[in-house]
Amino acid sequence: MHISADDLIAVLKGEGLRITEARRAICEVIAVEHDDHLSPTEVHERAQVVAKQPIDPSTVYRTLEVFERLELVHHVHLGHGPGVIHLSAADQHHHLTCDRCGATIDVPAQALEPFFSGLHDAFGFTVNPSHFALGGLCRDCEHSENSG
Amino acid sequence: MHISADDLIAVLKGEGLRITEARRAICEVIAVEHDDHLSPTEVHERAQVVAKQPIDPSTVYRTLEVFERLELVHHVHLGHGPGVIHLSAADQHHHLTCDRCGATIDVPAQALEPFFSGLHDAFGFTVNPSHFALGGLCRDCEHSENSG
DNA sequence: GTCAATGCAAACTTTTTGCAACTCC
DNA sequence: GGAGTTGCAAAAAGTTTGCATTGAC
Repeated sequence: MHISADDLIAVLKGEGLRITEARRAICEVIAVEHDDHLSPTEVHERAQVVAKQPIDPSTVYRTLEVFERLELVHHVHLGHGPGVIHLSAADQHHHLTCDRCGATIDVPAQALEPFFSGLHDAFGFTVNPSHFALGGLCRDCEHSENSG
Repeated sequence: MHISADDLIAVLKGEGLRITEARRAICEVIAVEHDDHLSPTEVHERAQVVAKQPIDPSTVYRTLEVFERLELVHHVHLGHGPGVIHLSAADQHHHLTCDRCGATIDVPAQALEPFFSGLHDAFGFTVNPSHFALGGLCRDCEHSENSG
C-alpha cells in the first residue's frame, strides 16, 4: 500500500494539528517507500535537505511522537542502534536481521500468521509482528561461518 | 541448567584471565538464577553491593564484553531500554514482551523450533532465538484493551 | 489573537575510550 | 616484574525537557 506525504498531512489536518514546514518535510521523508528503516537521526538529516532549512532534532522527535500517537508510524528495533521508523500503512511485515552483516530480510506478516496464532493459543500472547526483528544469521553469513 | 559463579570464574582462569574482586562480584550477580534480565547498569549496582566496594561502570561494561566474547553470556533486547544480560548456559528460550505492561514471558526454544526451521527453509535464515524479544500484548493487556 | 509548534540550550542516560595507576599471577 | 585490569575523567550518541519566541489557523 502506498501512502503519500499528502495523506499524512491530511490526517494531521483532520486532527486539528498545524502543518509546518518541518512537518511537511518529515512527512515527505517517511512517505518515500524505499526509505524504510530510518532512524530518527536519519529522518532529521533528510528532512533538513527536503525542507532546505535547518530543523532541530527535538522537533523531529516531537513530531515522530505525534505520528506514533496517531498510529501513522511505529518504530521497529532491528539491532543494537536506535529504533527505526516505519509507516504503519505499509505492508505489515516482520524483519529478520543478520547479527553478523546487518542484512535485513522482510517477511510478509501472513507467512508468520500460523506461528503467531500458535503462540496466542499457547500463551495468550498477541504478537505485534513489526516491533522487533528476529536476529540470527543470513544464508551467506552462515555459510561463511561453517566454512571459515 | 545451573551455573555457579565459580563455574564462570573457572572459565576465566582457563583462559588465562585474572580474577579480581570486581569480576568475582559480577560473576555472582549474573549467576543468580532468578536475576535474569539485568541491564548492565543493574549488574553494576548489584555487583557493588556484592563486592562491598565501589566498582566503575566502565569495568562492568568491559567485563561483560569479555564474557560475551567467551560466550558465557549474551544480551537480549526486551524493549526500548538497554539490552539485558543472559547466561548462555541457561535454558535457551525466547522472550515475549508486552508492549503495554512490560511483562516478559519465557518460551522454551523447542516450542519455537518448527517455526524457526520453517523460516530457515523459506529464507535461508537461521534464527538466534534469544537475541530479540517478540513484542505484543499479553493476555491481561489485550483483555483490558478490548473491554476498555 | 490564541495556542500549537519550534529552536535553542541544557540535562540525561547509556556506553565508549584514553591513560595513568594498580595488582593479580 | 609484566601484562591484564581498574578507576577516573572526558567524550560520544541518542533522547528528553524547559522556556521564550514564532507562526499557523
